[in-house]
Amino acid sequence: MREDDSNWFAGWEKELPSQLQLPSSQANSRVVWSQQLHERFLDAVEHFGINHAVPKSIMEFMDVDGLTRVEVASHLQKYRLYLQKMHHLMHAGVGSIS
DNA sequence: GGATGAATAT
DNA sequence: CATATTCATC
Repeated sequence: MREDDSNWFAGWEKELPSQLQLPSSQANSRVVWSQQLHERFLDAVEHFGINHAVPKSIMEFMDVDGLTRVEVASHLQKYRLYLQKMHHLMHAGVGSIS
């Protein structure tokens, strides 16, 4: 069966590492929200509930060394805008494709 | 007096 | 466009 599928989600078949660490080379640079960082973030938000997820709790649940509350808050704002946009599209009617 | 979040800046 | 910073409010 599918032996050549070894590249399928490489690394995701294992557990996530207990603690991610931002490379020191970007410690003074903008945080690059990689897929794993995003997944940790989404897991935390959905764990607490969209209405109870606050940056400090998310930051502690993610347990990512080097990530600050303000950086999480910045992305949380963007995530909320993403949800709002999607919610708005539902009510607006998804008619205008193109 | 810090945490949160919308607005705003870079 | 993605992230950081500002700022008013809780």
